[in-house]
Amino acid sequence: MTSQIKIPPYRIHVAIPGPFSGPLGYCHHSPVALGARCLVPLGRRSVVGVTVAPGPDGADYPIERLKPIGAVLDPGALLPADILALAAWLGRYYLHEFSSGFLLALPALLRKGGGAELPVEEWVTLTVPGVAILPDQLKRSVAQQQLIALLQDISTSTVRALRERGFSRGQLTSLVKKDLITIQIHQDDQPIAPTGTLFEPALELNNEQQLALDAVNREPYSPFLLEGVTGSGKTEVYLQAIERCLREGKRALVLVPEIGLTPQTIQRFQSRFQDRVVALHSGLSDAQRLSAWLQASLGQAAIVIGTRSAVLTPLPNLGLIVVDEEHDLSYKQQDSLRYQARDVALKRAHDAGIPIILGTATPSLESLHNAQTGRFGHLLLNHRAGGMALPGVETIDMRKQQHQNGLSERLLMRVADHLADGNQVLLFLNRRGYAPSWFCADCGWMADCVFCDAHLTHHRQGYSNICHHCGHREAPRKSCPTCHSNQVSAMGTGTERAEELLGELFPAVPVIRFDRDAASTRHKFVAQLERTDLPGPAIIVGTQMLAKGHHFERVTLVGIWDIDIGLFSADLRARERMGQLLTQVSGRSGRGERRGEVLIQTYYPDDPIFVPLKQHDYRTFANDLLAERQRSGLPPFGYLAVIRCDSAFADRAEARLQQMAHYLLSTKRVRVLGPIPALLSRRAGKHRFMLIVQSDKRSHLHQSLTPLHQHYPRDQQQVSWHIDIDPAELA
DNA sequence: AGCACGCCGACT
DNA sequence: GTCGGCGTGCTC
Repeated sequence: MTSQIKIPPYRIHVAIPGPFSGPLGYCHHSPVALGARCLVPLGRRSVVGVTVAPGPDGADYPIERLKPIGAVLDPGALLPADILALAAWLGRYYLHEFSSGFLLALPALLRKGGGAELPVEEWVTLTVPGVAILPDQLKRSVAQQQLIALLQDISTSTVRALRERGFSRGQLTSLVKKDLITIQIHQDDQPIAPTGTLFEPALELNNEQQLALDAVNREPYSPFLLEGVTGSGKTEVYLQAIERCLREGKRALVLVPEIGLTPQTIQRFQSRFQDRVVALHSGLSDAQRLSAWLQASLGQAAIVIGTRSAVLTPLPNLGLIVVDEEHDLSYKQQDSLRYQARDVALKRAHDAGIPIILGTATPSLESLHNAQTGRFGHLLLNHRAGGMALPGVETIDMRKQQHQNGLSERLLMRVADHLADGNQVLLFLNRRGYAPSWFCADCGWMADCVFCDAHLTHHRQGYSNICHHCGHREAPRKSCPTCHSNQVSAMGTGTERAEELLGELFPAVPVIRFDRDAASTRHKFVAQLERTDLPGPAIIVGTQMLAKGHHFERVTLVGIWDIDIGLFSADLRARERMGQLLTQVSGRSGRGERRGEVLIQTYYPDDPIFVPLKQHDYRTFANDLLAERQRSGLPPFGYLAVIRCDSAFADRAEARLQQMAHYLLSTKRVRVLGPIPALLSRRAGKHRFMLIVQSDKRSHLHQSLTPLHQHYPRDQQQVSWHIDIDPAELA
């Protein structure tokens, strides 16, 4: 008689974090729901995975070799079927490890195995007057002002969370007495049906807006490009489309660029809808993010408004997706899983059979092409609210100008003029730091990064020279290491120097700087934004951070300090981006009574790029670029992938790509360019090369690339590499 | 990704 | 004689 070991009979596939191309099989003594997290043994450790499918069957994997699940963490499906399918698609499409889509779909605390229940909490919510009040109307109490401002930013919070931030129960009670907030004990995790009830009435739409709104129907999958000039009221169309969606009892997902999700944006939604709005952005703590995610997935939130990664938020009965500023590059993740959230949103809308609106003043070439070939509905908003005229756009020929640190006489005079009228001026300079180089005037030596093929940027703040590619910093040399001259100093102008210079030229006017240093956190960014709300003239100076979505109502002059780098960059999308940037930045001017003015400083005023832009004809500009793309088989007329490879040893990185190039060519389905050195050929001590892979058929690209991971392990002989599908840049 | 195994240089 | 360096390989 043989003793039998009881093997749990139920087989389940689990997505496991790690470099696996598919799920791993486990067994369990009872059936497990799909989309539940579980703790499973892997080697000698225990990891959190997500159940994704039944199986494997006995032929693939004998049951003796299946280990039993340690513990099932969720009683049911934490991730619903639509999200499971989308997550699996994500890993496959972007040729990444199988689990990455599932990990992306879960907030950090849940990835680590934390509880997925909303705690029993006292919830603090703003009342109708609380949403509307300006914090400084509460003159007597600074703490209460801060509390209201905070709640207007994050919508709802809990008494516990607010007390952790240093507010007292007494302060909360006073606000309850003033009818500005309510405190309710919620313990149920029941869904709340959307109603579409409004706090404030919707604005009246003009003809174009009404046409656009009426076009967005309830049909199965219908994508729209909503192309509207700045100030034409795209947001109002979103709001009313969402209102219709909520009235049908369905929920809405709104994606916005990383920098665009300011308190004002969230507030605009919250002050319109009585239904719960939750925000998902990088400024939240893990606990806040979990809470927002759970409210969304339990069906307690009617509207989720979030950045890139919010595209995978579970939402029961999703009825509409909006992608605002669809051209924005922050929708493309630039590391690990290199997904494009706008495209994932399209896939999600397609699978769910719901409408999706892509809104922008400057469509990506992909979206414009889709609209022009009829794959997307094309909705146009050509009129600015209040009939505001578009700004006058003019180039300044820098070859003929006197200038001080790159600021021409002409631009300086116009700045002085607009400031004298009490207006705000916006100056765009795409270089952060004090000066882009540290330079010897006698022999031409420049301070270079030891680890990268790049010059160091001089920063006055902290007085150091910093590499913007690897973060290396060193003390600026007082004398030249080559010729021992002491004529060594900062050369060129960055935002920090621009701020200093403008402060000297206009001592009475505040200079508000926006770049990664002055607005490094969401908090600092919002603080700078608030400074721009103060009355009186002001100079706003900054990098492309300024071009993203935020409207400065009182700006009448936009000056482009330096844009010539964008004219000659080797990158595929450099000109497209520059056209978008100029159009977006131009749209920031002239919203008051005064017609706006845009001045572009350039050494190349005859470049054809300026012609359509001066005439506010982004479409012609974009169509010119599309024609070029068609001639060269580039997206959207062909499909691209980039394989990037780096190593401390240049020859190894290049050789690895050479092997891959041979393999890819042997599939006879793709064209291959390279290996070629990356634009930044050495970064953080690693030599970098790339391979550009092109095909006229998307499926051919995937068929050729999919086997690469098996043939060429990822980190071997000090060479690492990755695939980037639909790359945002060829660098 | 972790974590072990394994095969070579400088320490008690 | 061992401690530990990180190259290589495996995890249902």
